[in-house]
Amino acid sequence: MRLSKRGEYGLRAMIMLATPSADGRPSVLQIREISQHEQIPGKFLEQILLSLKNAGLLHSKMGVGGGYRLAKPPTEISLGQIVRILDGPLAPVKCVSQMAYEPCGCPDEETCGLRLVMGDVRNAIANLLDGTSLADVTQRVHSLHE
Amino acid sequence: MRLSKRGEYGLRAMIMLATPSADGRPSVLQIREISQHEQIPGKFLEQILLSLKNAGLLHSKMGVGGGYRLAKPPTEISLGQIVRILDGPLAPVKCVSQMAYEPCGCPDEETCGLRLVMGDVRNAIANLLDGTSLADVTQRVHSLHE
DNA sequence: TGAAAGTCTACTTGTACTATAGACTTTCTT
DNA sequence: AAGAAAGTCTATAGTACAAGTAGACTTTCA
Repeated sequence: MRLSKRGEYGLRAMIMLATPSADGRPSVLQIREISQHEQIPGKFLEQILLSLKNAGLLHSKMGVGGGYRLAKPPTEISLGQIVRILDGPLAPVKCVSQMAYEPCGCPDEETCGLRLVMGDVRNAIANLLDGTSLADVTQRVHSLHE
Repeated sequence: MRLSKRGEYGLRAMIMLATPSADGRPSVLQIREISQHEQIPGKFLEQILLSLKNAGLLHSKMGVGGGYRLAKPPTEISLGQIVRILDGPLAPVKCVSQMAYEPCGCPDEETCGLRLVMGDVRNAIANLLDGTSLADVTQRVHSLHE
């Protein structure tokens, strides 16, 4: 039940980008800033941010003074979206996946014990991750800092 | 967030072993019976059952008329135990694992946003899997068959 | 005694994750 | 116009682990 490094790094980067800067304006950060702060190999992070950009979650600007910023308000980006882009389906087994269903070959899927339970697991994970936005995370972190 | 084939096959086999036979006595099954019924490569299943046996979840008998049976009543074996034996920790990241904690290197673990959320995910998975016994599964399947 | 079962260890193979490399494009500043 | 600062894109290397295979060994019973 592991989250890959891609997923982990991507989430860290997105959380960092969602964290309000001192002046309250949306953060614009460069790859290097994120990779240094979060201890992520730069070239690897580059790929990850590119995927998130191509998926529409980030905007970027090239050239001097460029960098990355969130494409939408942090309230509208869920952790579930991020993980799905970087790591694929949340479901533990494909036969309970919403986004990448595949039959598992058991005689009767409707009454397969494993499937019943894994469906519950999938839902628990999905509810949590889809129900938590970047704003929720930064809010929670902020309230711990008081 | 994937369950490995080892984990999947192991769960399937344990559920099959937990399913009450017609006479109501504990099932004794041979590797071949399980592997045929569940479409699992025999030699692979062999290893899996051996792990579960060495972990104390199964008893076996060698020789003619031998086979595997659960070492405890199905009410006392949780899916969480099985998955941990075959796939390791349930936690998505090591820094929230109860059984295999490892620091992730973030500046302050107590206020790390990723850690907060992944802790929730871990708990959701663990509550579900540790709270579901083999008996719960077979019971659920049985009630669907009416 | 031999067939039927589990035991144990090693090996192979494939694949996916992680990371690195390098050449390219865009943008700003001077 | 030039050059530095940033992101873009594709390929590839390395590694680890999952999945599966092989085979020789041991125990049990008829």
